[in-house]
Amino acid sequence: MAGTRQRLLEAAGEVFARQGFRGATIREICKRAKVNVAAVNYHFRNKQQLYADVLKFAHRYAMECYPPNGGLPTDAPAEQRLQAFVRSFLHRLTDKGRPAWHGRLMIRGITEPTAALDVLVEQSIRAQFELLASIVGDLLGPDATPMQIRLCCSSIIGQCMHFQVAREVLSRLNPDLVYDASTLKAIVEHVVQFSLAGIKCLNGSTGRQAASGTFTQ
Amino acid sequence: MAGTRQRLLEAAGEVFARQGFRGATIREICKRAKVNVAAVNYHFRNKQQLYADVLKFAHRYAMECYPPNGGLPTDAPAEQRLQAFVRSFLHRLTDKGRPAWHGRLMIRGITEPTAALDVLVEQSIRAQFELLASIVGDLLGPDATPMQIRLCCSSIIGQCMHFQVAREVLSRLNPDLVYDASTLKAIVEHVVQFSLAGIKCLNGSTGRQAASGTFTQ
Amino acid sequence: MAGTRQRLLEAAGEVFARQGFRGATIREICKRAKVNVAAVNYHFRNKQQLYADVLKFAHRYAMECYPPNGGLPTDAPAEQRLQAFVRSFLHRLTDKGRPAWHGRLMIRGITEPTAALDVLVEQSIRAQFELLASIVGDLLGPDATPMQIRLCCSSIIGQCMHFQVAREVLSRLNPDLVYDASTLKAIVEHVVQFSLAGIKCLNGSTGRQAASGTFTQ
Amino acid sequence: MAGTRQRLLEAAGEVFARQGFRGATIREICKRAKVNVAAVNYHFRNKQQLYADVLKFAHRYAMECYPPNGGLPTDAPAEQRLQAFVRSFLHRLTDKGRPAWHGRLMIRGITEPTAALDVLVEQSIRAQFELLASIVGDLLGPDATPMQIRLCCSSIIGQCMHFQVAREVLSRLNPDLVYDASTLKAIVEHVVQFSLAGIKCLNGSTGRQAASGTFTQ
DNA sequence: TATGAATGAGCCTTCATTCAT
DNA sequence: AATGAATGAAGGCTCATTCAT
Repeated sequence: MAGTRQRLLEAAGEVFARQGFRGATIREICKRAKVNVAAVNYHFRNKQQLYADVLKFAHRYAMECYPPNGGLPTDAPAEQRLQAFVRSFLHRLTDKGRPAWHGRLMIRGITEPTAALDVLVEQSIRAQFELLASIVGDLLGPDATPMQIRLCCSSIIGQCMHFQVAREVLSRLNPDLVYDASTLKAIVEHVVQFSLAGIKCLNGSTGRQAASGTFTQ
Repeated sequence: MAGTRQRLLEAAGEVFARQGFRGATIREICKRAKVNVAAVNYHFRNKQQLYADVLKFAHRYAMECYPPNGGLPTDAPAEQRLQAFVRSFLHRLTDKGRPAWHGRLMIRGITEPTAALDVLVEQSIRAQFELLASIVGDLLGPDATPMQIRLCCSSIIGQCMHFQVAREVLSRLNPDLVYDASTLKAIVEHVVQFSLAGIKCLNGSTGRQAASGTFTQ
Repeated sequence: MAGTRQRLLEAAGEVFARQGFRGATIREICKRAKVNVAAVNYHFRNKQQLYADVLKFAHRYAMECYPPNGGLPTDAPAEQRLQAFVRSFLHRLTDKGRPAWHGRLMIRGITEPTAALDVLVEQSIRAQFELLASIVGDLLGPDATPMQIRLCCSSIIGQCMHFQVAREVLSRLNPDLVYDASTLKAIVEHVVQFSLAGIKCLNGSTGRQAASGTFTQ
Repeated sequence: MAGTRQRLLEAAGEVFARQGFRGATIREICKRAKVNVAAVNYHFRNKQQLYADVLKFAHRYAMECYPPNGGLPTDAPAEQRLQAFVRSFLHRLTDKGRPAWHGRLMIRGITEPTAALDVLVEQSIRAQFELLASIVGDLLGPDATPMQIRLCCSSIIGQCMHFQVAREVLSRLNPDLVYDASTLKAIVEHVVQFSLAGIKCLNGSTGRQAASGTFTQ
């Protein structure tokens, strides 16, 4: 049987993902992990630290399963790197594998910010963001402004996260929605194509120029 | 002084937005509203109902301030209607006006689904979604598949919501970020232009054909 | 429509009988009486006083419906007066007429003593007890000790009250039990006959003598 | 010092007996038991379960102190078995020993039925009732109807319980009343003699015949 | 006479945490 | 390394009562 600490991490991940930080109770986590209530205090000091460790653990695990670069070499064409990034990101968020709760947990971690978020941003999110920024930068060309790049990154990440963030709403609007392999593939294709078009339309126009388009009145 | 019920709604909105449903305490809400704890029971029956009413109240108020059609006639060009939609949506989410907490509250309502979400979806979100779907449908032309339309809607809404969903992350990545008027204007322009390009690149290609593009291997 | 005060008394009687003093809530009583919560305070000062008044009201009403002497003249034979007493007592406790709750209410008043009990004892119970004591005295003859009389009275009243006190237990032991007219008649007959025999066996023996019978060891 | 659980049971018994289920507060119980309020939740889950356990505990204890058969062999004369039964029953109800509150608690349990009553009936009361029924059956002889037996049992139990049920009334009617050893002995003698006479007068007459005696008009 | 609104006290329960073993 | 027992703080909710009209 896996070690106490490990079992706690996995049980906690599941419960935190479902109930959120405040909604989760140490007792339920410990019952699931089949350990004593006092074990959390022993191994993690307190609930907050357990949460932070679970977040880190889950993220690290998910990054191993679906590396952000998708296994592509750094010098692969930007379009392919973008697709790899989107595919990894979406799979990480929706995968039903071992850390099935990873997606929901990340959304929790981001929308209900705690002290743990600071660590997560510095240790992992920033690096991912910069990876995406470099892909977008390559696609936009050397004239792109930092603002343009940031906005495009937001657009891409926002599209991806939406499928997990608004999962409950989407499934109410369209009860047939399930994130099986083929649906996910279609989503990836859509996001990539949609985003590539969005990015490319900025080419040739520069910076603020580009942002003040036809429809600004 | 405003009525007790009204003061409770506003205080509750603020606290729920900041702390979430579970994290908010009736005691704090009542202290802010300068009323007795029992007033919640009297006016709203219980915490859940208060939450539901706050959600409905905030949403209704925000919809009045920023109507989804932006005041445009139904037969205005689809591009303009899209811009109006995005502008309204983003302003609703980020506005610092009277219900300054509206944006965060909506994100809470969506990511931490309660029974109140069902009501909200049926009473308001579905209608908005269909408005956007009709705009996108007009832009895509008569050959667009329902799936294509849904995906484009998700892309647009996901981009917008991201600025509120990931606010804490974005402000850590870019500490200068504030949602003032000019920034917001730039964001609106970006999302509209990005999305229009994304939508238009689907024209001519039909359905699954379109989704299985170059980068699927 | 009956006056507010009257409606309150009847509603309160029903609720107090079912829930007891503490279990009953002013709100439920007022809802049943279709009056405002504040009406209780206006008409009865507070909950305790309402309870006392209900007890008095119900008792008075039941005594009118089933007078303790059963309409018999004071000089009727003691056996007949006993039967009349028992019949009235049992009907008062089990009747399903207008104050259907009278029986349960009385049991409540007696087993959960409040300040109201003192009044009830002095205003009504004592008189009834003395009526029974005079009947028993007549049956026992002039040599009977006060102790003997008191014990016989207890035996008779205890038998009667048991059918209401232990109603829930009796109906669990014998699910067919209902207090319809014929059952009630049989019960009355039984109690009267049983008690007459019990009383008469004390005749001839006197006082403590009688109480120290064969089976004391 | 006795275990926390035990101290809670005893404190709870006392408070429940005096105040009833609703009237009792966990705070008072815990103060008496000198434990933290949360201890009830830890050891008994909640107030209801504590009540049920107290009922069971008190009953079990009282049954050990005063076994229903009074230590008599099954083939002892029915008269002696009746006396043993009555003596045990009355002592159980009025004893001032360790669970001095047992009597009042039982009355509470019976007159304010909760879910705990069902368990109590099945686990204990039914068996006692049947023991008494067999004694009465022996006294009545083979021609006795079930109805006759049930009525006689009710008469006996009703007489006994009355001394506890109506304790407050009796002590108001006769302020000298105390349940000391000699009084109790006299009461036992009275109930036994009274009941034996009541039962025996039914001998020879059968069933409904017997119940429709002289005084039915 | 009657009411809707408001109040303060208190209750049951839950929870994260710590203690003694 | 691990556990069962115990704790104090707080939270949601209910209730009898009062106030202003």
